[in-house]
Amino acid sequence: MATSQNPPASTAIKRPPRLGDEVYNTIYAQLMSQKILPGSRISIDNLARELGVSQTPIREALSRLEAQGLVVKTHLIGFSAASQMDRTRLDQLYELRLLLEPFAARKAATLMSSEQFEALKRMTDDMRNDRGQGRVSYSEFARLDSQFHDLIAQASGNDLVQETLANLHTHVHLFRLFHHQQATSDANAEHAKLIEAFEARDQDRAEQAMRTHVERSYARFRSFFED
Amino acid sequence: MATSQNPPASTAIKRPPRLGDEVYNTIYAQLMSQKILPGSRISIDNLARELGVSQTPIREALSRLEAQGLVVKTHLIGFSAASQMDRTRLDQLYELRLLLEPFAARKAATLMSSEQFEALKRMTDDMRNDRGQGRVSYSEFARLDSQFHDLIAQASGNDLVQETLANLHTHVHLFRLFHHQQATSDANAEHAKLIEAFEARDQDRAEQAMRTHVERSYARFRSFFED
DNA sequence: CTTTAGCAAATACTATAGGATATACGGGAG
DNA sequence: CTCCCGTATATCCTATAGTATTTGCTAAAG
Repeated sequence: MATSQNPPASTAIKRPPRLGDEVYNTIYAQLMSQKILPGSRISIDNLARELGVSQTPIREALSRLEAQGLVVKTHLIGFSAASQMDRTRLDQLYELRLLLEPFAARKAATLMSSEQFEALKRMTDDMRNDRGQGRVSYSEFARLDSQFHDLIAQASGNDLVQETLANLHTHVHLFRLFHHQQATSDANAEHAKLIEAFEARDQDRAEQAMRTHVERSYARFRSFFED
Repeated sequence: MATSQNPPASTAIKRPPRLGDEVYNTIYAQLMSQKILPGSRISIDNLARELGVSQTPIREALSRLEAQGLVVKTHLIGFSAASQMDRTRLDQLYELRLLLEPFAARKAATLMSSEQFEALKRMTDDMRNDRGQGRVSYSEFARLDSQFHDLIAQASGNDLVQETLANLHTHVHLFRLFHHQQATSDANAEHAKLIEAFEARDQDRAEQAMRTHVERSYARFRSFFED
């Protein structure tokens, strides 16, 4: 099945791109890099003019972002970027994450392929190396951390759990970005514990390592609410 | 809070209704009652003509349904109702449900208000009474069962968990409908156990009762895949 | 002089209609 | 029987009309 859907690149015709996708990626990137601030209005008209497309693909992209909880819509008012999580929301998010992610790690410990494990290991190495470069590499750290967690969720074999965790992770990312939290060496040490457990294919240790990792992450974030 | 947002009807101004919502409810109802069969195409043009509105509100409604996983979209092809869950998907759904719903029941056992408990009790009574009327009352049973589970999730105090469970429940409903499974007296007995646990505010018993309920539900569904 | 109420213009969303293009289906030639 | 081609249908996107909200200005009252 390798070449069946890959005719020689020379003959490959360009299919009409989905404008909705392009718009989605553009807005998503702007949200994730705080070019659009939490709570600020997002005008359909302005976006249509800026991006040089009509309103329909804009609406489609914003609908998808709304389903992810990244933007909210108010009737006859319009879209705006989701406001920053409050304390209650953060608690709920981590409560859910603590239910899902240690479980995913436990399953991944037995189901993970060696290719997946190698990829995971490379990511942790890259994250450690990048950290030395200081704050400019945070976006790269965030990207790798996101991939790291997503790969574990994927290795759990449960698509629904993977999707749910991916969604939670985008909100964690936004929260971290908003509060200017740096990548910590703590996180890297916790990732290392996870790698060890996966290498040993030890379910209990993997679950426990993930639980510890998530709990510590929670503790690091909670401090932002204590004044 | 009763009258605060209900000024005298005479002065009440009519706000323009959201056509997208009306369309959403219409399509949702048709999906949930199998007027639209799983996998069948859903034409935007046809819907627009049938409902007497233009394409924009149709697309908005379908986008929301797509986010729920009830319809799928293929570029340049269009929308179609999601195909029926296969065995793998059912396994994944129940794996997730078993992570969330017993936990929700445990939390609800301590957090539930007496009003919520009374409402819950009324639902179980109604479900038992309705059952005697035979198959015509299935839709009513489904509605009450959905409310029953949603109320417990709500009482857990975690909105994210509640939303996730609500979404899972719609798919369970579709699966049950497709396989013509009747409301079982087993389910009513399992609900009764839950009620007992909530009345005693016993976390362990509530969690265990819910786990048993979900596991038995899983077993009832799994039988459809054994030929 | 400051503040508030009311009106008017601009802004932006909702919904409609129409044009360009890709897919699907059916008939005919090889 | 297979393959190619033309027609029909539906989607994707654009452009535009219709309305609700918002903003800013003016005027009047405290």
